[in-house]
Parts: sequence; C-alpha cells; structure tokens
Amino acid sequence: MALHLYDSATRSLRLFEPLEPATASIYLCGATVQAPPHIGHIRSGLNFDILRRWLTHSGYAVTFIRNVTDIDDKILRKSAEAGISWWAWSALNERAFSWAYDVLGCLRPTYEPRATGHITEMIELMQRLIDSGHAYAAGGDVYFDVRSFAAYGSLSRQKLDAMNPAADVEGETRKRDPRDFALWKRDKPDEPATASWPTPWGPGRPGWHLECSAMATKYLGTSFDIHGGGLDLVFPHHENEIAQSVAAGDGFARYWMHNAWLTVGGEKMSKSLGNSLLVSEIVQRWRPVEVRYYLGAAHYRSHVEFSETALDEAAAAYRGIEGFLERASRLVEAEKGPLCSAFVEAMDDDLSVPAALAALHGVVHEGNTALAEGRLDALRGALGAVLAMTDVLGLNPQHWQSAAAADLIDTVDALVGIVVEQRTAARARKDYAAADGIRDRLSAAGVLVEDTADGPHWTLKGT
RNA sequence: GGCGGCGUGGCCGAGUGGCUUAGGCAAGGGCCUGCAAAGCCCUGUACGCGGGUUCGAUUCCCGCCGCCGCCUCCA
Repeated sequence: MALHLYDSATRSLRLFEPLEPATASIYLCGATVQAPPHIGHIRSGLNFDILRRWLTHSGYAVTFIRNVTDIDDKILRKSAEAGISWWAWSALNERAFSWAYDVLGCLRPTYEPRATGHITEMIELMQRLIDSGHAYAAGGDVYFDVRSFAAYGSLSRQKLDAMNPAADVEGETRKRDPRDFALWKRDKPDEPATASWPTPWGPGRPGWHLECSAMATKYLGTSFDIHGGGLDLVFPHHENEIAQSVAAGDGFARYWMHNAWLTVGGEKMSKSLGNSLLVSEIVQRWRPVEVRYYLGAAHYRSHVEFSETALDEAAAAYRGIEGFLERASRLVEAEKGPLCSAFVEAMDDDLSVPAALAALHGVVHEGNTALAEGRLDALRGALGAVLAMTDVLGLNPQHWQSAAAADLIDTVDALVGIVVEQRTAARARKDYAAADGIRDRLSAAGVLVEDTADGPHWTLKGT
C-alpha cells in the first residue's frame, strides 16, 4: 500500500500523489508569536515533523514551509502592556518557539517566512482579488467579498446563510456583508506607526488569513501538495485562505491535514484559557525525547488528554526501546537496516504511529529474545530495524545525546570503570555489603549498574 | 441554531462484523540473579445505555445519556 493521507477537504483517505514526482511541498501554519509555546503547539509541529520525515524516508524531496505570524492584535496589545516594541515581543517569542521545536527534535523548516516580510506579495494578491471583483476597499480596510465566491464554506461544510456573522463591530458598517473578512486592516491612531505599511488603499497592516495565502504561493507555487494546521484553523483561517487563493485563480493546496487537540482537564490548551503547559516547563521534568515519544505516540487526528501519568508511562515505554538499543549495540554493529513491513504499512496508512510503535515494540521484543539466546544475526537485524524506525520517528537515541555529554562520556566511562572494578572485586570475595554499597552510591549519582551475563554494565539514568 | 468529533479492560491508546493477539504502562506468578536491574514466559472481566439489522456487532442503523471542538483570536 502506498501512502494514503486523510484529506480534511474531502473527508476521506486519499492516495498521496504529488504534483511533481518524487517531491512533496508542505505548508504548515506555524505560530502567532504572541506568547511562548505550550506543548499543544509543539504537538502540531511534531505531527507534521513526522509526516515530513516519513515523506523524506519514502524518497520524496520535501519542501517544508512553516510561517511565523509576527504581527496581530494580541502581539500589539501584549507588547504595549509590556512596554516594548511589537517586533521585539515577536522576536522574543519566535525564539522561544524555535528553541522548543529544536529541543523536541523537530527538523527546521526549509524556509520559515515571517508575515511582515511579505507585504509586497500581499498587496499583489489583494490587487488581483480587487481586479477580479472578489475584494473591495472600504474606508482603508480591504475585505473579501464572500458572496462572490460560490465555494465559500466548502472546507468546513458550512452554509453561508447558517453562519453567525463575525462579531466585528468596528468594521461592520464598512462591510458589504457581515461575513466578509478583512484582508487588510487600516491603521489606527492607538497603534504604533511601525505597525503600518503603505498600500494603494491606505496605510495599515495585514489580516491574518492573507499572509498565509501570500507566503504559501510565494515559496511553493500557486499549487502545492499539502497544507496543514490545527483543527481550529479549519474555519475561518483555512476556509479564508482557500477563498483568497482560489478566487484569485490559484490551485492552492491539494491535500488538507489537521491535527487534533492536546487538552488539559478536558479543555483545549490555549493561551486565552491560561491552562498552558509550557514546553520550557515540561522539559524540566521529563527528558525531551520522552516528551516527543508521548506527543507523537497518539494518532495525529486523535484528541489527547494530557496527563502526567500518561507521560510517565510513555517515558517508561521509550526506555524499553532505549535499553534494547544500548544492550544490542554492545554486541553488534549499530547500523540502520531496513524497516519492518508492518511499520511501513502503518505509516503509509495516514501516519498510523500507534500501529507503527506496536511494530517497533514487536521488533524490540524479538531482539531481546535473540540477545538472550545469543543469536547475533537475528540481533543485528532487529537492531538495524529499530534504529531505522526510531530514526523515522525522530526518536533515535543516537541523535539525542548532547555534544557536551559526548565530550565527557569517555571521562565518565573511565571513572565509573574504576569504581565498578572495585565492586567486581568485592563481589568476587562475596563481600556483597560492599558491592551493594557501591552500587547504591553510583545509583545516587545517576549511574545505574546492571550485572549481565557478560559482566557489569552501566548507564546514565534518564532525568 | 448550523457543522464536526469522542465515550474501549487498573491507566494510556489502536482497531475490527466472527478469525490467534493491537501495542505500551501498571499489577500478580514464574525463569534468570548472591541480591537487584534488565530481559524472557504466563495471567486478568474491555468495548457508555437501550433498541434494530444480521446466523453473529465493540465494529452497521436508530434513539438516548455524557463529554468536547468549530461557527470570534487560537496548533
């Protein structure tokens, strides 16, 4: 079975057929950098990171764009409250997002465009829409005329007449229809002059939806393969992107993918609800790779209710994989091999990571048995497969060791070696009190010593 | 009001009209071990409720209960 993806637009599983053979273009709605990231944001980034890795592994040359929305109402308001400029506020939070993506092992996008760097493209797009009768300027604002676009509402399957009109009191009088949405917002006296750009229709700043249409087509072309984002972006954001781009004559996205929520206490984690679990806080308590395992383990379209217990369980499951790799690598060469077929089938089936992990755990199990029975060829095969599978999921422990730790590892190895020799000597003379005392002290220092058939081995306990 | 989703064993979390089981975590028993740890073997009542379709439904249909999301900024 070749790769099939669930397309939100058709609400069906579709065979993935890219526009250009062996290439894949993806646009993911990134962050509005008004606050530091919580783990729900990163779940989205992570889900699409796994998609990207899987496409890459499957032989596609992937172009992955994730934008940064660096200006909007909240950024202006919060930066004003903080007494700093809006761009400084945006830059601060953009860095926090970049750090969080990095720390959880999300590969960096091919390009990461900022909204404010694409005003020219937005003006061009607005001009095309005005020229073709799909948009109009009104008192310094520019609006999209939803009645001019028959397909409006097709993504979210809402009928125009059934929609609640947007509660935009301020723009109400200038709109032709209350459901028309702003492409461009005229500047306001209480907003900083730096948050304003000149246009043929007057100075102002971009509306949220316009920037994504402009950036997606700039970097990926008028038609591209996959557009992704969180479920809450279906309406109005993605609906509006389609309206803007398709009305302007572009093909736009061919597949739409949406990830489900990470909730806390049954509620969507959001900045406005104040129940955010910041990435910076979570990685104090669990190793980043364990957080990645937890966030990536559920299917991307499944709602996940955050719990510390579940994260602990995920961490334990990951350590099982890690432990196998550690033991197996002592006996045979650690080289990536082919993936097991169940894993491939699972990933091809709309990125079914749960089934893929079941396959991975199955191979770990086989590998452990082979190891216990001394069957090195079977062990080598299992090790290669597990390395390859963890690699695809971004969970390969080889890539999670920090450079600093790598520099110190030889030193620590030598020091622990001396201590372990003392313990081995104690055991040899059956002085178990001394042996256990040494083991306990090493354990307190974060070094776990285990006696195996081929002698004692030590590992650093995950913190 | 419109659109959509969810309710699975102690916990997390897949999936399917019956076939042998998702998988993980935790628990109990066993093997191994000086003791541990790890690993391996074995064990456990699961599919919100009520109808219906069917030879047979957790899986399809209808109703109900409960929870949640979008329709306004939001991954």
